[in-house]
Amino acid sequence: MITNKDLANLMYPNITKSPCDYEKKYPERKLPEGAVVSRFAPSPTGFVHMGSLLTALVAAKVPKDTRGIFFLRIEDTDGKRKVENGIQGIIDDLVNFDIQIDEGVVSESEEKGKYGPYVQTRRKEIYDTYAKYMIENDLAYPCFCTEKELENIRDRQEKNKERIGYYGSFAKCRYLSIDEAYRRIKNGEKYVIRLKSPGNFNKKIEFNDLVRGKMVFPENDIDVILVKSDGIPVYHFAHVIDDHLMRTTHILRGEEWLSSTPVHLQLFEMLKFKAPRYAHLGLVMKIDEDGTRRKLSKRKDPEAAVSYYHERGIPAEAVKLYLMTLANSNFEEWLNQNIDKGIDDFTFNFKKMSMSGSLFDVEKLLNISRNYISRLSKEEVYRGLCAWALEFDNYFYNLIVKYKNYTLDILNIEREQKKPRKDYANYSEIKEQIFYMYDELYNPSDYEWGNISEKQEIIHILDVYMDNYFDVSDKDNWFNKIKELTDDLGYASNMKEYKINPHEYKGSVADISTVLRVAITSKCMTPDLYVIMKLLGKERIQTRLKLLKEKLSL
RNA sequence: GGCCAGUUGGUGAAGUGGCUUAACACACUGCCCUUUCACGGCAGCAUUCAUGGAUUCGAAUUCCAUACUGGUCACCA
Repeated sequence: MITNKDLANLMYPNITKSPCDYEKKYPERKLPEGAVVSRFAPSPTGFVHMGSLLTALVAAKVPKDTRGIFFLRIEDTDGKRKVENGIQGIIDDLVNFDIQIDEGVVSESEEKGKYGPYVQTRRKEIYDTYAKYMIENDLAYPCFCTEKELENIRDRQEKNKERIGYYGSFAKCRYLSIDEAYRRIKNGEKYVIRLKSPGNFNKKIEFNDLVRGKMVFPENDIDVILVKSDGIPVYHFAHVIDDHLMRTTHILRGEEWLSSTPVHLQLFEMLKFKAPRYAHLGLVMKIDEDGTRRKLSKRKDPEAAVSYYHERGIPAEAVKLYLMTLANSNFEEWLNQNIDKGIDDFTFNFKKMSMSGSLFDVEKLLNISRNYISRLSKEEVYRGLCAWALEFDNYFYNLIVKYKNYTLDILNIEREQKKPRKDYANYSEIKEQIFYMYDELYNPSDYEWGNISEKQEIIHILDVYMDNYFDVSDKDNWFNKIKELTDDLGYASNMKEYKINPHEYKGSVADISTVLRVAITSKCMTPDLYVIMKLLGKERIQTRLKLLKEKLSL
């Protein structure tokens, strides 16, 4: 007489441990009351997706608020998905966004923490042990159905408009005798292990989702696959075992998992594990060309990869601020009232999470970034700029290192005031905005002339200016001189008067200033000209004016 | 198709029966400030909360139906 135990031994001859051993090895964590243990559990497909980053951010934030534990687990049970250096890519992204882990994977080969291994393919013996236990206790069974057979079942169900899946009378291997199963395995037939689901589709299962509230689903009655024919578990099985053994209290994941939660809850119960709390987060969406919403996709949307923002020099903190505004609807208002504080000072609340997926709005992100950078000190901007340039623009990096103090002064233009300028939304666009401050980068071919664009008039104005080069040691004094010059040239120095009677003048002091501005920087839109001239210095300005005059005279 | 969820301006959203003639923020538009730009200030931008019914003195808020959108139904996670 062959028993389930014999079958289990045949399937797992080398497994001698029992679930008890693991229960002992991974005891309940000793943490303060209310502490949350959560995790980020991506599969190593190359890079972290914006939606995953949002999940990771929240999963890291909640333990921080509750003095709990946040860990990183790699879910690499699908060999086909694996990508070279995938683990490192994830770690790099987390480091770039300054999301710190208490436990888990820290490099391709290293881990920290007592509840590991934290890479699923390193946990095979654990899964084997539990799979064996489930066979022994008649909670699971081997299934020999081929892909073809499964397809046929499916076709039949579709044709008859029946519910799709391996359940009830469709689950034919469920009713195989132990003897037959034993014999077929002994013969070397391929098989998967399926859950012997005790569920009844007509009964309901309830659970409380942290963001969605009370959820009611039909019980799961599908004999889902637990272990693939290569002996590796599928997500459902690995999730339940891992998060139980790692003593995770809160599962934060994307909405796409919501409908498989009944399977997971069923597994937790069958294995006599205490079920964790679930929070299913709304997906991050994007509008397609045809106007429909869809999940932001790694393959189609370059802006889905978090590395995109790193490369563009958008400060990690700004990206996180933006994601927090998506994650908690009251965050933005809170931040505006507590402008000197950061994410760490804010208490996250599941109830303030949006249930529906939010559209990813790059404009808004850029705006948040612009505001964020405007609040930084010149040193902080300089540091961020250096870090970015070192990685992505070496020439510029060398330049700003060579002229460190000068660059600091440039970055400080109209910064240390109540309402600082908001010129930069990211580090990668700083160079194109201040290039004219560096002779090494200044080689203009286009001058953006304004109202005054006649060569003769420009030359005339520059001549008069150069003859009377005005001292820039005092701003009011300097500008008054400019006004005098304006009057002498027949332009209006008083803007109000000019606006009332524009026809009485050749132009205004604005036009004169523009000529000067363009002559010095080649741009008609710059920050305060006085500060720029002061920083550039008399010599450099005179050289530039002379050069321009020669060019115009040709 | 089955199951589940969602639906408030161009966008993120506040809102849980009267305080809503629907907050706040982004975007947009106009004006003001101003030597340019940026900043800033002011004003405008949903007579209406997917649609239709019901409950109520009163509904964006409760109930029912319909529509639409999204998710899921793999030896993927």
